[in-house]
Amino acid sequence: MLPESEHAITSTDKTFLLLRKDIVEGVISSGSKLSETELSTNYSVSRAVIREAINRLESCHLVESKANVGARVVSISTEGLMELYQVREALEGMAARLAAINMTDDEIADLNTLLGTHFQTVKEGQTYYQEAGDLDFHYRIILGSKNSQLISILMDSIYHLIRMYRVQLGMSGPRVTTAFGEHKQIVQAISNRDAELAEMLMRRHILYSKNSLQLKLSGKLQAKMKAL
Amino acid sequence: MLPESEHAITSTDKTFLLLRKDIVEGVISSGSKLSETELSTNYSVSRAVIREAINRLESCHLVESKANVGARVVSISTEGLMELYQVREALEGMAARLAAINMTDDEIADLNTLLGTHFQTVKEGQTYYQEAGDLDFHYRIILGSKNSQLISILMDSIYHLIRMYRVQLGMSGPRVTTAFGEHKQIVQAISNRDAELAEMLMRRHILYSKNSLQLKLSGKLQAKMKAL
DNA sequence: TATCCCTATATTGTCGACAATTATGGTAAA
DNA sequence: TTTACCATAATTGTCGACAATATAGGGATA
Repeated sequence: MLPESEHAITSTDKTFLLLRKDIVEGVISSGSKLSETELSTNYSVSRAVIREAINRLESCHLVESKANVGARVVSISTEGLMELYQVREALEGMAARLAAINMTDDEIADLNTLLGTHFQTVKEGQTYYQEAGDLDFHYRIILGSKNSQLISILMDSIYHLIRMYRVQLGMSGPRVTTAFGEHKQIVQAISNRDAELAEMLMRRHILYSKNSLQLKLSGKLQAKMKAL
Repeated sequence: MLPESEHAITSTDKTFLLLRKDIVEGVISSGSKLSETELSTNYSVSRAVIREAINRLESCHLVESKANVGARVVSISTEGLMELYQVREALEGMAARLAAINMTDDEIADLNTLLGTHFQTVKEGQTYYQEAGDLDFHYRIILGSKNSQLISILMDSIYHLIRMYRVQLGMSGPRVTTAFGEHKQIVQAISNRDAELAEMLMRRHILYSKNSLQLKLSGKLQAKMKAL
């Protein structure tokens, strides 16, 4: 027998991943209708496969569908993004708390190493940190919570949603300058096994991101008004 | 046109609700396999309908399915229930915070009224408060948050899961005696528009429930050990 | 007896067709 | 011109059949 047989990947899985990618990256724009027949020809699979993929997208909150009418990609709004950040604040705050309790010493050491490499890239003025680095940091803490419910809600649903919002609203990654210091504080708290502080700092970190985002968005709005 | 055409209810919807009911109430026991052909004969619908219903159940975290193998009702464990309560603490804490900000004065008045009727039933020594009353209280605050993401995670997924756990583990409703006082404090905080306190009290309330539950479960475990 | 392999069976994945419902467009009446 | 209605077209919901995969059981070999 194979060492650890991973579960097989079906045609539906591939279609789901493709569709999600296209939605998150804006190839299929927000608010647009998802025609089953059209998609089945475009992606070269039967309607049954498309239907199942759409169902999964719906459970990720990426699309909304009405009976006998069809599915649409969720339409975005500033309020929607703010709602997401509130949920994220609550869940990732709890994740940081649990991570401070449940991460192994080795995992914490790795987290510190990661922070070190980020420090290097920041010092060298590279922009890499902006996207992937921030994600990596948050992922590790979420996984470090060891709470499977928490992990699945954040990783399967919320993160993809936020990424879609970011792309569609034309926002780049999170704030670059100040974020590193906040990350450092959080890792410090986790290293000290200070669960309460870790939660508090993580919540503040996400709240800052939310406020910064809101500021950018209102700026964009004003720019649009001016253009008229 | 009709005044407010609600979305139509399809055969899949009905089957999904039936299946969920049977799983949550233990008619289909936890850990058991969900055979598509068997269910399609039992519920008198095609396999396609069953498949879609199972997919929805999976997105509620009520069943787990592997490709080419099939779906099983999630198997329960004390750890799983504790994980759920941690997520609930984070999300309902945030819900209480947001409710203190976003509920209308009328909604808060209604909440106080509800608390009053609960006080009556408690004073009269009725057990009604145990189940439905507690749920009603929590639902109103969750809805009061006005955060659609938060609402959908809690109402569509977590609450059904917790109910399943309760039934399968043979637990009755939440603690009866002390809970009323905690509810009263929370409503007070919301009435005062004190968001931070509302969150803190709600989190403590859920933490107490969790601890009480854990105690009961370890007691049950000991009783089982004794029986051997 | 225990282990491995192969075959037969059962279950899930995918497909195309038909039924039910909704959206569309044109016609007639006000 | 606007509105209401009806017939047609298009889309989604449901079904049964076939293909692909996993499971179970028996027989051969060590």
